[in-house]
Amino acid sequence: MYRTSNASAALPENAYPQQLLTGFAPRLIAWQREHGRHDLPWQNTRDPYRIWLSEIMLQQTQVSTVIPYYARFLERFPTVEALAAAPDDDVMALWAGLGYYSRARNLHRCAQVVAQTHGGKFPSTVEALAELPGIGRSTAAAIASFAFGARATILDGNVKRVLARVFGVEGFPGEKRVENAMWTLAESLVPGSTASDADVSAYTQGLMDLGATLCGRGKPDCARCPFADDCVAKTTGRQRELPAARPKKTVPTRRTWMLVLLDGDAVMLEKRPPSGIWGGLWSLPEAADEAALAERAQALGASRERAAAASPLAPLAHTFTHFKLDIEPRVVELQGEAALLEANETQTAWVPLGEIDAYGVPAPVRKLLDGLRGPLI
DNA sequence: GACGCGTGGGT
DNA sequence: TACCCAAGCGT
Repeated sequence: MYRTSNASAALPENAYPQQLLTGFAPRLIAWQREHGRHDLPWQNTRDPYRIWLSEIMLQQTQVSTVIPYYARFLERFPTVEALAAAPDDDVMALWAGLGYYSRARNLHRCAQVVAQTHGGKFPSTVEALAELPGIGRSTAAAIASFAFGARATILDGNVKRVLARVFGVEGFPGEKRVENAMWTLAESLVPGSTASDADVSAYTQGLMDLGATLCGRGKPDCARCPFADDCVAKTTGRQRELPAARPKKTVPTRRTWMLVLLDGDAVMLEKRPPSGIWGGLWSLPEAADEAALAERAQALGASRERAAAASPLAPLAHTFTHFKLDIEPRVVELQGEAALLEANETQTAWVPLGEIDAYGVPAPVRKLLDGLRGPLI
């Protein structure tokens, strides 16, 4: 369904040397077998569940970051059925800190769909996989090729960088026109019907490995690259210009006041709405300024005096992809009068500081609360 | 088609 | 420091 035979006018397939096109897969496979990565935790298995779990976690996330999360998830949820049966909050708590939380919600929904409507078995085609929540075109191809030997191409950041350099693809890969051309090119490079399932896996892994190890953004190690002799970037000295950089955009700064409402060793958390920043996570009550924060503290049980005397903690700066957030934490301590007077739809919970791990809490909030455990209490 | 969506590592 | 952006997807 994704294969389009009409070559982009900007990037006709015959613009590339036929020898490079046909030789690409076998050379990459040979290189991967000799020099690629073979011992990552999600390799050496054809279990679609494990492969799927790793691929979702690896979306926009580096390998070293994923490894401990992957281990914890597998231990807690060894099967897709176990994951499907888990409460939302348990899934979010295990995902907390990994970012892009819609991935966790889609992961959970996907597990439920697979468990309930596919009999616990992941579908084996790219098309069927891509209909599941959180699985797009590239992730579907990764799962299908690793688990089922499907001849389908991924197109992630690694592949875009490799293709841009080796084939000299111009333009920013985030631009739709350029990305479409890269899909077409990538599809044309997939090994043919003579390739075994193991070849297909090595090919897909090789695309990732080449981009992640030799052909990184900073200083590509062209001396070890199997495509150095043919690489447009290498032969023209344009490694630094390809792929074209993302157009710069200035990120706005937002400021928020967070209420650290304590009663004994417990802090009050509230559950954020399912969409938007930190969707579905548990976080501190927020307000737009100092006065609004005091009002919230009162609404949640603090006296006027205590609310007005909220004590500041060190401001916390947090950087998102698309904006910066300056957090102004304010502490209000109750004395056994913990109450929830604020009448609204928000779920709230009093959580002992030592049990924060059981809740899905955003990374900067977690950092803030961890800092409270020693000194103040 | 452009934008919203986290966090940490690299330079 | 202040960028850049990583095994992308959903809307």
